[in-house]
Amino acid sequence: MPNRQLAIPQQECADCPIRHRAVCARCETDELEHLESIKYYRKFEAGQTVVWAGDKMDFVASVIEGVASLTQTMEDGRRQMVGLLLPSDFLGRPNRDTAPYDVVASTDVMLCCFRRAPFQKLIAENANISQRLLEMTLDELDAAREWMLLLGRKTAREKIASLLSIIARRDASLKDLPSKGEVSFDLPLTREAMADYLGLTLETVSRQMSALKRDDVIRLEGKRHITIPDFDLLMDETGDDADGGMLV
Amino acid sequence: MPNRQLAIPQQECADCPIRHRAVCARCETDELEHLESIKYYRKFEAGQTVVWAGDKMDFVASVIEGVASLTQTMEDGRRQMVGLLLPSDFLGRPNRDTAPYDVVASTDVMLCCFRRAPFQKLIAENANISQRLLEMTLDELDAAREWMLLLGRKTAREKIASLLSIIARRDASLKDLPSKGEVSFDLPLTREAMADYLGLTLETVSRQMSALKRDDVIRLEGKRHITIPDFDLLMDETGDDADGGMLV
DNA sequence: TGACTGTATTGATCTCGATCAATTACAGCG
DNA sequence: CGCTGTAATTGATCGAGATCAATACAGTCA
Repeated sequence: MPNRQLAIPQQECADCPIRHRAVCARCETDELEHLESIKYYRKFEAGQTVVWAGDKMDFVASVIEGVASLTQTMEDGRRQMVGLLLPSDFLGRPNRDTAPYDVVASTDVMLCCFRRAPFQKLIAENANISQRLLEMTLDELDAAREWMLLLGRKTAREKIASLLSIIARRDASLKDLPSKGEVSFDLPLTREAMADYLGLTLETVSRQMSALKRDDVIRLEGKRHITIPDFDLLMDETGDDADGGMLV
Repeated sequence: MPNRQLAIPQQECADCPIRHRAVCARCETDELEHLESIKYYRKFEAGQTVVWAGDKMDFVASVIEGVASLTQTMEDGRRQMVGLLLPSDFLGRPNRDTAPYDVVASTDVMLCCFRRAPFQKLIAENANISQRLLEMTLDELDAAREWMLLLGRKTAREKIASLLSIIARRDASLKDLPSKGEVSFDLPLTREAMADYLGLTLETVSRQMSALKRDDVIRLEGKRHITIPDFDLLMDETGDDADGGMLV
């Protein structure tokens, strides 16, 4: 299970809305004391675009609450999600001030932003931060490669099951619950966003969700709240091998 | 165009078979002098497996010559390539001694290997190397995301055109030639490997290659040598926008 | 030279997911 | 409460790419 926390795990932070999971001021680590001045928060509502592909981006950020997505679009409108950011994930890239993808809030999102220039200075001066960033980027690369297997070789049903298991796991680990037996959570994505994630159409997503429901692999309350009666049963549908191949 | 060189660009190195494009001894940079003892070379023949998924990997390496691929396999045999390593690309990951994917030589390959332990020490002590590694990993992440768009949303024809353009570009930049007008190169992949790259079957790859040939977008001499009469024409087939969206 | 082997091409057919289209469910709001 | 608009479901049909099968081709070895 990859560690997603950038620098200071498990410390409380007075002005963060949740338990602190990112570089931030107010933490009792002297090397980070001066961050105070470079940090600020931003809120986005579900559906809002955080940055457009090609825009200047004068900050990097850590997701505090909610879910955001990175999406690529072709001229003719075909779209593919290429990144899904959940709480504690990192957004942006040192040494590049132009966003390569659209970043869209899937739910209401709270970002903890850091101005670019001082953040880069911080990296340059602080070996352990850049090493942590390397670790996190390598984890993201692993996730991207798992995702490539999904896009290239899995069936629609396997794709859906994989996505649900990924979200269920992340959600469980956020709540410090095990992802075993009965698991339930709120889907932070529309059917369309799921389709963009999986390289499918929203109709196919809907059909396969219905099929999984019919086969009692999942249960739906409303459109968004999902209960998985038996997590192992869902895993059987993903096409992944039983032991932890999943790196996400 | 991403910089793929790890530390010391464009310096000659007495015992490297080609112009030096990777961390290595013998370079006149004192901080790297001690690498001498941790470095060694390994050759692999086309088709040979460098490491199996799950194997211990006690080295990291830089590709000096040839082409290798990273491939994921599902239990039932479905396979998806998730990385393509060309000369100057980096193989392996600090802080993980188990290979997550099969690494297979597509052509004869020469690796410049570094023993894991001293290499990690080097990173820990040497801020600019870990920063360079971060840069390279971020570039790979970009490439992976471009690849995800290909896998999720492109047609078979677009996939083939994209792959050819990627290889043509890399090959041209290796030979310090522009990728404009007429371009020609040797395909370092079998039809099957191309299929694994693109999430297609080898029959579809073959059919689309024939179609591109029929439409005079490419010309074939033998099965492997390819000439692109007009690079722009090929780019029109990729589905990418005209300006440099491509990051690979 | 011809048999053998692995790689590539081409053909015939089938299938999964896309596409086009109609309905339904539901939240917000006058 | 009944409108209105958005998200989701379901149905009917189509087609790109998969699958199964036969053939071509190039290299290698006896």
